[in-house]
Amino acid sequence: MLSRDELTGLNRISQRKMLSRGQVYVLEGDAALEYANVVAGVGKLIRGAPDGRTQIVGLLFPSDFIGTYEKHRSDRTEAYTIEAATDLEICSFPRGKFAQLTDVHPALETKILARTVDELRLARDWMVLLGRKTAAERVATFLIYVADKTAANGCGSQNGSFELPLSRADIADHIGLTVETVSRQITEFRKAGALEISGARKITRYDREALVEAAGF
Amino acid sequence: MLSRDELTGLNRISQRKMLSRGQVYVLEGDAALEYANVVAGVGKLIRGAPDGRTQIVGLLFPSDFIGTYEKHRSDRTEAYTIEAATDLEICSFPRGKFAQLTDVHPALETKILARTVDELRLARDWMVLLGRKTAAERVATFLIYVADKTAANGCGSQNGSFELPLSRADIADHIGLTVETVSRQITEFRKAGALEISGARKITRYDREALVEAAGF
DNA sequence: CGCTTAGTTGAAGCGAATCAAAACTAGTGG
DNA sequence: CCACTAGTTTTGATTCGCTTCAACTAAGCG
Repeated sequence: MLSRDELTGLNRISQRKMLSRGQVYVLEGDAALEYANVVAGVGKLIRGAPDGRTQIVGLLFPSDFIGTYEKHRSDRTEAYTIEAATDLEICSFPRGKFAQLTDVHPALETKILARTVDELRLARDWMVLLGRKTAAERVATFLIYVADKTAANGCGSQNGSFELPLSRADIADHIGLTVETVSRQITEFRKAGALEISGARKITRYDREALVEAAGF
Repeated sequence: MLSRDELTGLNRISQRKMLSRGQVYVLEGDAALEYANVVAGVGKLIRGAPDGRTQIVGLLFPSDFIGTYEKHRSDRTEAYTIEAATDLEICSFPRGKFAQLTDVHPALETKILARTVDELRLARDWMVLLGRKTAAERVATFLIYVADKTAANGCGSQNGSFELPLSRADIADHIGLTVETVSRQITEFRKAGALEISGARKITRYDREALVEAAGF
């Protein structure tokens, strides 16, 4: 993804950070001081309402960029709360230093743009899920999404098994349902033989065909 | 927004196009040949499912950029169908020529990035609407959104009046409801004195306070 | 082991969808 | 200018999927 030069440049200004599950990395509204990259684990991008309702608007997987990059706008505040869904390892760097780096390596900015475009596409796909899909379709879509993401990150689903990085409550919060409904739908998939689960979080086997079918489109 | 130089450069390669309401500009899946800017009118960004369900994932107002810009990826296909919600006037330019222009004016790319970031933020806010808001909140949020957008484009809502660019069906499609529910909610707001309407599309007066209150957050 | 938190399951209620039809608009041609 | 038609919007009655409320069970942790 990044060139050798860009990586060494990044390493020079970066700092490793560890967050344990549930810990908040940045809070919506706070001053945005740094960017980061996910090294290991999964983070939640949360938009919260004053009345307590929240919506997880995105997940952060290994290699994902954290923060919205905008050149010449260092005054910005964080638009989302970022919380560790699992234990989370990230690699952070100060905004100013990163901006200098993009001056030396303009291609870096183009790559950030490409990532932002991908995120936009994903967000809009999720809008379709939230606006038009049924409960069963939402859960199936989510499961496939996570399976693919963890497969892409190497370890995990080679034999069709993977770990859910989110609790039922978080899943519900991401796909616009309640905990109970998510639980019920997962049970349905289990009964139908599309899933095998051990201990709530570990998917030991899943029938991709069946889930894709159930996901709707 | 754009500098004098950038504008003259754009004008040199651009071509004016007119679309009448309902006409399709580009179709999801087609080869992406050009970018464009909205000059006048409103466009719909549509994601469609094979089974007929659709979701309007975004609206295009005057001065909005059309197309997802990605340098060195000229092979891309359109991710969304774009249809004229009202009569629509756009200013289009070939992808290749535009890419050349960003080489001469690198700041252009930075500006595109900034726009993409804004769109991403809007898309995620809309995710909250679709995932967590009630019917009344959705309609109120939409009305404020349109009022502000048309106010920003000069003409229109100085005296608190503006034109709805979308049919009830389109509104429903954008906020994840049905036509009937949208209609009912608008009637409620009328009865409550938060809106005055003439002929289904023309909002002659609206109580911003009340709508913001009803929008939830 | 007991305590706390997370997940499952059941019953009842409700908000929005669906189904159905009337009222209104806008466009067309006589 | 009016009658006619096609499409949009409104309104009403009913249904249904998900939420809510409540209780129970399983799992993680001192």
